[in-house]
Amino acid sequence: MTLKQIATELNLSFSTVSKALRDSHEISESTKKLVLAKAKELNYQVNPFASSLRKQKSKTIAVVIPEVVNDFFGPVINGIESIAQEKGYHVLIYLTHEDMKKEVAITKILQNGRVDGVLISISEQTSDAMHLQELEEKEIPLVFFDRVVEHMDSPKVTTDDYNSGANATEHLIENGCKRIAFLSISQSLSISNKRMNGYRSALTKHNLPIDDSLVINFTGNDLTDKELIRQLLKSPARPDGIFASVEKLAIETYEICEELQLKIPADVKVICFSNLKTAGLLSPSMTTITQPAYEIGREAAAILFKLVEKKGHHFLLEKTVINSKLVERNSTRKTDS
Amino acid sequence: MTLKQIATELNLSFSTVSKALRDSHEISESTKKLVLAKAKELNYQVNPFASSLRKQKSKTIAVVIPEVVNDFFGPVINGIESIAQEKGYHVLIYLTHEDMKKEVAITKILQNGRVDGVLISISEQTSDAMHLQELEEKEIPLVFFDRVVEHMDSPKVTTDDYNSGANATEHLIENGCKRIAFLSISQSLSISNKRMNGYRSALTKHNLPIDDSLVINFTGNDLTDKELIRQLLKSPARPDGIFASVEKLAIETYEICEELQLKIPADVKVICFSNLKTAGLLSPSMTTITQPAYEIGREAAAILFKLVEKKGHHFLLEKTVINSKLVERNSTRKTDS
DNA sequence: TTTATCTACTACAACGTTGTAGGCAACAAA
DNA sequence: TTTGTTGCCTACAACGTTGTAGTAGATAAA
Repeated sequence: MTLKQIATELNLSFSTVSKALRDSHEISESTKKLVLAKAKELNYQVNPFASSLRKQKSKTIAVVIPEVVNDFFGPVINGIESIAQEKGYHVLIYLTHEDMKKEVAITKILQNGRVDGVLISISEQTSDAMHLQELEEKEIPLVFFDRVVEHMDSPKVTTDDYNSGANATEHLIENGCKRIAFLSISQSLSISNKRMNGYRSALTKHNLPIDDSLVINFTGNDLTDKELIRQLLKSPARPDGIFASVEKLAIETYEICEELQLKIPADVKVICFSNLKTAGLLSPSMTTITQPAYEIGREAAAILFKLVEKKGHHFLLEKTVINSKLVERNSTRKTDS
Repeated sequence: MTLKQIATELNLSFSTVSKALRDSHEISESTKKLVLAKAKELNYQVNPFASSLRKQKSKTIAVVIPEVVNDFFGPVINGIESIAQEKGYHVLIYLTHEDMKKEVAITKILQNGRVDGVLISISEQTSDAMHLQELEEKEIPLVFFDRVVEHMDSPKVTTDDYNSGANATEHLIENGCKRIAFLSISQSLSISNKRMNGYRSALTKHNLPIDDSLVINFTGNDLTDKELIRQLLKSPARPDGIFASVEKLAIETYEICEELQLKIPADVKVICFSNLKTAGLLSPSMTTITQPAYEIGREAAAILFKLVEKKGHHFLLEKTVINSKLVERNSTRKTDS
């Protein structure tokens, strides 16, 4: 239609116009100029569907994440979008709400060529990866970030979960903690497990016993989760240090501490993985392991575009690790006791 | 291709298959069952581009926002996505980074039929709305949320900015403030202006003078902005109350107060529009006007889908207002002085 | 019997691009 | 003069759907 419009107005074939618009060497400079001028005049825009249908490319990627409501996924999207905008790609966003069924449904939808590639951070619940393997089989490039599926070949961009977990734990130990609890979001999530392994290794390194009752596995249900924290902090063998694998659990810990009149850091010290911008303004300010969220987003997107643009070059099963920073604040301050 | 595959395997014409898949009454139940079974067997998915090209519908909407990195736009996306998922729509996301040039470029891209509708919250910088009017001219439904363009006819979903502004100001006055500063993000943004008008009306209602030196217009540049706050709080005629039109400015105020050793709420009281989940855990906990972000997202999306699905029914220029809540916390607590 | 009305299908032309194959000059090399 | 070789353009068939128009065959009404 529109291509044809330009063509008829200029008395050219629409092949010529199409080529002129894409700056083909088959077209003389003079006609190119003519066409370009006309195109601008008529405010011509290529029809993305016709183009995608013909070229079998969508110039679109999907980002599949559990939620947007925290300070991690926001900057990640930011990073992804910044690269996508540079490359002229479009970004579709899908939320799983930590629900594996939704994740499966979403990946099913993505199998039909709507997108050229997928960036994903899996849900807490995701236990098997059939749906993701199906994507791979359909040759749709897949890049994991943060919450990865360990046994899949696709590239992964994460932070140094194990080391960060160990560092966080050591930080608590150095500041006087003897009984450190680990709050895990999910037993199936590799980030949670890696962080926990770091935690365990730090304990053994410092000759502290590994007490499984101090590893709490959460359900995802806010009420139950809060109750779990409450019980932990009310128990006679209350921990003196809490390492939350995830921001939400630390916030809830703060709230329960207030409720139970426990003082942070005197009664319990708290550290967690978090990108909270206001961590320094909390009462008390919270020691965090801050992930380079924006960079993770950019890096993951960059790798995805590499895959998308050079097919055949599949097997670069990269594992990119971007280090997190431990930001020491008052919630883990050494106290005399 | 794929439609044809099913057709040849079943010895049917591909029209028949197409119709069977879309449950047309022209097709007998028996063949429908046959086709559906085959489709499931072959894991058939309609090609979205072919379909969109043919139907001139994309089943996709765009969300254009300044940033994702705060606790307002996150939940908004959540709300939008929830409705989109229910309706089987896809959500493209574009960030303007508060840059009008980017906003213009993005809306240009959206003119080519890639999306059936657009949800937008304009950037701080956006001074004129030519680019948005162009969208309307191309008959692409547009719904504003939060940061709207007042003089355009498109539906708008906002909170009660004027009243909330007045309430916030009165709250400060009632708690003892006499010199209240208003921190405005942008002079061109209607939300900022409406909130300011609320602020002014509350001042006059309580017989307080309107002092233009207490209305600070920010630039968007973090360093300059902080300096503006610093100067305000260092000035001999320091305000005793601060009403920030936006979360970021309140956080910066907190930081500067710490730097200048000013006590909140004793020296200055602070209130702001914010959806910060940790507002209650800040030191001191921050009084906020909390916007129903999720609901704004859902409502805006719902209106957009109404427009998208019944063309011709354009002129319903709705203005939907969803009330915010003033959550009283310690940053505005009455102090004796 | 003819004509009308169903039911269940098929044929086919769009939708707007893009890439390949082809054509026809003009000029150069043989 | 023939044969290549460019340079610049056109024709046309895809890409995978979908809706309209059309066609049989069967049943019902005249």
